[in-house]
Amino acid sequence: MRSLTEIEQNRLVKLERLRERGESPFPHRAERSHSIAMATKHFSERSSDKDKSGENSLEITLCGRMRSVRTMGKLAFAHIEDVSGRIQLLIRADAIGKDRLKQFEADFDLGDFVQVTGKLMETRTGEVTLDVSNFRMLAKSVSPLPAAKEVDEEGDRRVYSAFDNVEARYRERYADLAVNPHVREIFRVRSRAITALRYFLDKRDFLEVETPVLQPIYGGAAARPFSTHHNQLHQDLFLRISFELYLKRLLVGGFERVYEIGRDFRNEGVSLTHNPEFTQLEFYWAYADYEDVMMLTEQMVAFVAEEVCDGTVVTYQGHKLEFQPPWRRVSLREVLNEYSDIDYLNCSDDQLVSHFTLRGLNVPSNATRGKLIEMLFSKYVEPNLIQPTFVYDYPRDISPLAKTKEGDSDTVERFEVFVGGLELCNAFTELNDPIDQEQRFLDMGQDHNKESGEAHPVDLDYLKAMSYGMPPNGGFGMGIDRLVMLLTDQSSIREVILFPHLRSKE
RNA sequence: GGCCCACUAGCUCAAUCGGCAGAGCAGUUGACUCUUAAUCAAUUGGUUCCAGGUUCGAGUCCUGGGUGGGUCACCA
Repeated sequence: MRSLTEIEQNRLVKLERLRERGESPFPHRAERSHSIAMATKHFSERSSDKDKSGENSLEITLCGRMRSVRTMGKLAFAHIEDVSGRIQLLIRADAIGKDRLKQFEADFDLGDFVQVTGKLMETRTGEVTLDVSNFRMLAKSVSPLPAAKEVDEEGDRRVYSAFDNVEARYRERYADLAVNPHVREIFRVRSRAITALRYFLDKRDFLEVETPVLQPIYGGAAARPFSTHHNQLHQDLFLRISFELYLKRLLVGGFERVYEIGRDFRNEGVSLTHNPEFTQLEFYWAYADYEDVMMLTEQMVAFVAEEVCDGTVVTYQGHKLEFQPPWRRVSLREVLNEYSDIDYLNCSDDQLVSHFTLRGLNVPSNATRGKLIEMLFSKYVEPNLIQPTFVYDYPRDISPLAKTKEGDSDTVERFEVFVGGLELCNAFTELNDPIDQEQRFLDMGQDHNKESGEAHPVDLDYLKAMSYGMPPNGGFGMGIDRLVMLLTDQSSIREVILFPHLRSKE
């Protein structure tokens, strides 16, 4: 147990004083007649002069957290805050008695949750204020919240001593949320965005499903997994790296449109755009191909932007992003040529490698042709794709679950969406030929074998499912965290995850 | 994993060439019946991230470590 600070010791003394007076510092129940926003709304809608003095008002009861206190001898002002807003309290000795005011001043602190009863009125400066006739503690704050003072000065909001140490904010996200309203707003936007996605897909007859997080074989993406173990079953398990293989099994089972929103886990590097666990949306759509999916994608993201940002134009890191469809569509070959002057279709493997050496880039020993193309793309193109852009038609060897283009066995029907320099979506016309799929798995296993001596697991059960017959379909994946980054103008994924992964201290 | 930067009171930050570790806010005590960064007076509060080293003397310099931020690399 850490030692208490002086402030904490003081507050424990106050807590005991409350108890001695028979007031619980942590009562079981609270009462409240209105949220703060509802109370002030009603008041300002129908306040006559008599209302403004408080004479006409009915008593109401509000709950909230104390955010400021100003004591002035025989009266005190304070602000309390609930989820809906803030309101000022006026506590007068001639309303509640001198001793009671003294008790308030002595034992109630910033950060305490309180319940207050009184009538609404306006102060001389015109601020809607609760003229308090009764108050009680709802929950004593023993440790002081990080001090942060805010003030409106002629429309400018200024914050003093803001709690903005990034590490401390992440480690104590509860305190961050408690004192930083703009942080709370990010997570409201996140929630509304997910609600909007569900609404959009549900309206189009997509069925939301849940598939296993613990999987005996991982697959559906190029990533290293976290592994764990089931004790009773003596079975090694992996945390999923994607939902793909399970969702497509459901198409075999007769569902035509399914989606899942949930957590993926990837045991890889952490960065501004990567967290070890992240939220993914995937959907699979029978009888559709990747062009249908492109159309749905731009409609869906535009819909979400309108729902949560009141329009399809979103400011991100100084750029005005326009989500209104149609978005730019460009093939991988074209866009790579545009930004790097490399046309890989007219390059032999050796020529491709020479582009790396010419530019002073390392060529990984195990890289396939497709991998090299992808690396060039990430380096020269990706950071430049600011407006929503579909990049389509990818090399076959880096897309083992996608169907090849008719008449072009080196290329698959796949697209990715890039916005603000971020990779946002990945989708393809899904491979549904079990014989082709088995060969792709085997090819991958061999490549992997060469390099690390570990075989990539082949999901035989998935192949079996596909062998029963899988309808042609378009599949789609989108990183929800990155979408929220775009919608809230955050450059770090950790700002849009409530409790981002941090190394433990000590 | 490499490199760069940061870490000082509850919070935000100062501390000159290596010379008594400070301010604002918060806290505590007092004054004050319309304040809102209330004001006024007084006042408390420190393992300067950790462990070593150099020095008469280290927040400051050196070595190692920790955590975070940034960046590059890695990521079938």
